[in-house]
Amino acid sequence: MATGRNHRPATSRSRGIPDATVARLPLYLRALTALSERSVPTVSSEELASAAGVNSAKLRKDFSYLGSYGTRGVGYDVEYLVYQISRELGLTQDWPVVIVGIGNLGAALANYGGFASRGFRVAALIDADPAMAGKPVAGIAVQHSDELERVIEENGVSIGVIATPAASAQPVADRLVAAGVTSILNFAPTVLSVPEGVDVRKVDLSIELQILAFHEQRKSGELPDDGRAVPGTDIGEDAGGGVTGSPVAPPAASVTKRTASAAPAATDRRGDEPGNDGDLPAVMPA
Amino acid sequence: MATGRNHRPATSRSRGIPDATVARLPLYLRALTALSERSVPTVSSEELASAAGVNSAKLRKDFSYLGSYGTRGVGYDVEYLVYQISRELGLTQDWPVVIVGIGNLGAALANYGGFASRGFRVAALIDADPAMAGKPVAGIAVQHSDELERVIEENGVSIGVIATPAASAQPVADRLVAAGVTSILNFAPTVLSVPEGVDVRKVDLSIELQILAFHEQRKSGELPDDGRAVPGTDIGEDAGGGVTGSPVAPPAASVTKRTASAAPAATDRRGDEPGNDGDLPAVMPA
DNA sequence: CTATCTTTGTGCACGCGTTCACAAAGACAT
DNA sequence: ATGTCTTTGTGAACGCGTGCACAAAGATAG
Repeated sequence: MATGRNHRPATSRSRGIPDATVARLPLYLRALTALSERSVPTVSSEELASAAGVNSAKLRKDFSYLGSYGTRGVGYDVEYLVYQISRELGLTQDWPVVIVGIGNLGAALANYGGFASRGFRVAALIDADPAMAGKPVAGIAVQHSDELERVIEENGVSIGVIATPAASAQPVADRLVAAGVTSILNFAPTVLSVPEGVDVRKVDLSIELQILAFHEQRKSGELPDDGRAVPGTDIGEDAGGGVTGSPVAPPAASVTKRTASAAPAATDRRGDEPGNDGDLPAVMPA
Repeated sequence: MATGRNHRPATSRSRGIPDATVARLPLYLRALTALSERSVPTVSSEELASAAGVNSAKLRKDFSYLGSYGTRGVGYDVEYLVYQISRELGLTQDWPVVIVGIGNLGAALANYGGFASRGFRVAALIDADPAMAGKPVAGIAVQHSDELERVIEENGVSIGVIATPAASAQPVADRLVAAGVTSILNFAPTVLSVPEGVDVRKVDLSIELQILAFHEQRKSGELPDDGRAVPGTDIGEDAGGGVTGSPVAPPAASVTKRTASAAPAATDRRGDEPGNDGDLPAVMPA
């Protein structure tokens, strides 16, 4: 998963569709599209729910926000539902998208086929590196950052994708917004601050992995002891660690007055320059 | 956001840390790491919260689940908190990870630096294409799928990343699980079914973009009319559609008996082979 | 030692989301 | 036309997450 929403004061749902439901509509749409391709005429809420990996009651309630599109005793008409959900999501219109930061990730995104098939169209690829300019990626010539504003205006772009290093993300976001973009998908590991009315969604692999690690640790049963409860046996693992040697050593629990010089964290980082840690998007451009 | 959680019966939090809190810990950790590198000794909940992009009350409540690590009137000791959160997330130990599917995305992931600096280590890159075998990606030689089980066993891998096309995702997941993997990060646009006790997290760019499109549509105020209210003027847009011509035509609302031959969806898909629509991960491998 | 000031930790209330369970609606058979 | 059977749509209860607001805790000055 990408990671949660961002900003936007909870009272966001314009007409009444809950955010949680909106987030599931693409899931339903995907499942329905698959059924459509297999020429299945109708599905029950039960079948569709299991295909989408959700609870059938939840699915029915979700659909109830869109209207009564089902037929009792039969189920839902696949084609009709595909259309209704597409329309509700705004996928029946063309969405020109600009991708900023054509590194490894940006290139991967540009190549993504699911883009076009869902109403999205890559209007331009932008990179700050002059050496990239003109290079074709996914059949589209990369343009220099200078062209950003012009491209946005000419194509009426309202959705931008940021795949730059963290340091560039905020400036890029500012320029996108200034040029008229009102929705941003951010792959850089930074908190973007944007004016009211601009939507930001964040995707961060690093966070997803850390969440997995948390649950993994719990499963192995061996959650490290409380850190303060057993002051004598704490460091055991960390001290000897070679490759396993972990980034952080346990500082003293007592707080008052401890200057940075005493900070053990400075000794970690196996070879990365400090400051470069989260500097690149989860999926890093070259 | 990558997309929500998956499976796992809500009563998951082992000792008492809410899932929502766990999902935010990496955010705090990133902000704290940045402070640590700037040698800032302490932060208030207010400062840290704004750096992480959350509410300060929420942050304090989150930390309260970990214990009382703050000092009233002063704030939190940065180094100590970095350690505590790292430990809680399980980042003080080494997590060997295997990446399956070395396309565009898989390669981008392998290159990601934030991996290693957080306790994750790429143990192996696996691809089904024999031509890939031996090729170095990010300094690691790609291995053929046949090696999957051996690699997992030898390295004690418990976390797997799937970056294959959708069709391969489930078989790969099955093999991962059978070999001992208990946490999976899935980039393929499919619902994976896994046995109890295996965690799956999903990242799907396509879904994120669709959610953005929804809000974007709402902002433009022009939400298309109700779709059933105007039965006469329905097809208008779709029939003539060129590039903008949308994937779905509005089928009749009446349900009963409509065979697949009448299904308009077969006429869409601008050039994609049917079935290839969501076939690749959000960020597609070559 | 006392007073003041800052900041944490948390009790409480509210709202959103999920789930259950069932009545209503329609299909289908007789 | 009537009855049965399937499946939807939703009212209601519950639980989690969020945010407010404040008391308790400690630092700091006098």
